[in-house]
Amino acid sequence: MCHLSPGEISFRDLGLKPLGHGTSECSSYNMSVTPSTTLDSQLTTTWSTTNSYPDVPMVMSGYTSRLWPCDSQPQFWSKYQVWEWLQQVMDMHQMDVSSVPFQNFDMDGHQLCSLSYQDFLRAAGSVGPILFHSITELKWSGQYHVEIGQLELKPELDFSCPFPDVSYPPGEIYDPLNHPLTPASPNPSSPDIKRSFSCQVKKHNPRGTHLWEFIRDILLNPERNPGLIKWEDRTEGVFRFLKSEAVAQLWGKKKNNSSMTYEKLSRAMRYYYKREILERVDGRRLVYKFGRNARGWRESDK
DNA sequence: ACGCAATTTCCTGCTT
DNA sequence: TAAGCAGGAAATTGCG
Repeated sequence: MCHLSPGEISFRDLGLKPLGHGTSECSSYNMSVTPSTTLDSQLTTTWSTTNSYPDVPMVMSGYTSRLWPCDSQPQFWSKYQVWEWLQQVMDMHQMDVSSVPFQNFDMDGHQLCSLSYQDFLRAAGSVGPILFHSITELKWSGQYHVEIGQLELKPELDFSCPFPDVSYPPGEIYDPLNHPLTPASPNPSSPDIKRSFSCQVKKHNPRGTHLWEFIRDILLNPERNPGLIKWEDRTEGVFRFLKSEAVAQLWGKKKNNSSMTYEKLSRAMRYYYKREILERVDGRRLVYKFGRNARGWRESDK
C-alpha cells in the first residue's frame, strides 16, 4: 500500500532514485515527506535563521535540490556553509566528526580561505592537511557542485592521498600519530607516511561512522546540534531525541538513504542493547543511554 | 566468490 | 489513536 496524503511529496516526485528493497507494489517509494509540516519544520526551525539559502533548507538540501548549498565559491560561504563543508570532508574521509574542533572554524568562507597551512594545522591538528587541501582545490576550481554527502571532485583529485600536489611548507610534514607536526622528513609522500595516514583514517571504521558514533558526535558538537538530541544526564550518558525524525533524516543523508525514518533508526539503536553500546532506559520515550562499550562520549574522554 | 558486521526494511504485538 | 518500544526475520551493503 502506498498512500500519499494531499500535500505530501514522494521521493519519486522529487526525482530521486528509490533506495532499499521492498515487497509491496510501491514500497520503493513508500517514503513521503511533508515539506511544510513535521519534518521540514523540525529541520529548519533551528537552522533557517542562518541559512543563506532561504528556500533550500540546510539539512533537506539533498532531498530537495540534489545540490548541497555550498555550490558557490568558498570565499562567499557563510560560516554555516563552512561547517557544512567540514562535515562533508569528514564524511568523505570516513573520519570522526568529533576529531575536528568545530569551534576553531567559527568563521565565514572569506576568513577560511585566508587561512594558511599552519593555521589549518593549529585549528584541526592531524586533519588540517586534508582540510587545507580541500579548500585549496575548491578555491582554485571556482565552482563545485556537491552531491548528497559527497563532494563532486575532479577525477584526478585523489583524496585518499594525504599529500597531494599542494605546496606544503618545506621542512614540515604531517604526522598523524603525534599531532600535527614532526621534524621534517625530506619526502612528504614517502610510503611510510602514507601508510600510517591511511591506517588512521580507515582502520577503525571501514564502513564509516557507525550510528551510535553519529549520535554521539551530534551530542558532542553543540554547533551542529540545533536541538536535535539533548543530554539528559551528561555524566551517566543519558540522552534524549528531541527531533527524532530530523535526526533520522540526517542519518539517512549521511548514508545516502533518503527513506530513513526514526522507526528504522530506532531498530538499529535497539540492536546496540545486546552489544552493550547502549543500555535500556525503561519507560521513557526517545531516551537512550550509552553503555559500557560506547567510547568517546564522556567529558573525561575528550 | 564468500563470509561477516552493521545496518535496513518490514513486521506483529505491546505500551504510553 | 498516534507515537514509540521490543524484538524476530530477512534483505542489503560494503569490506576484507
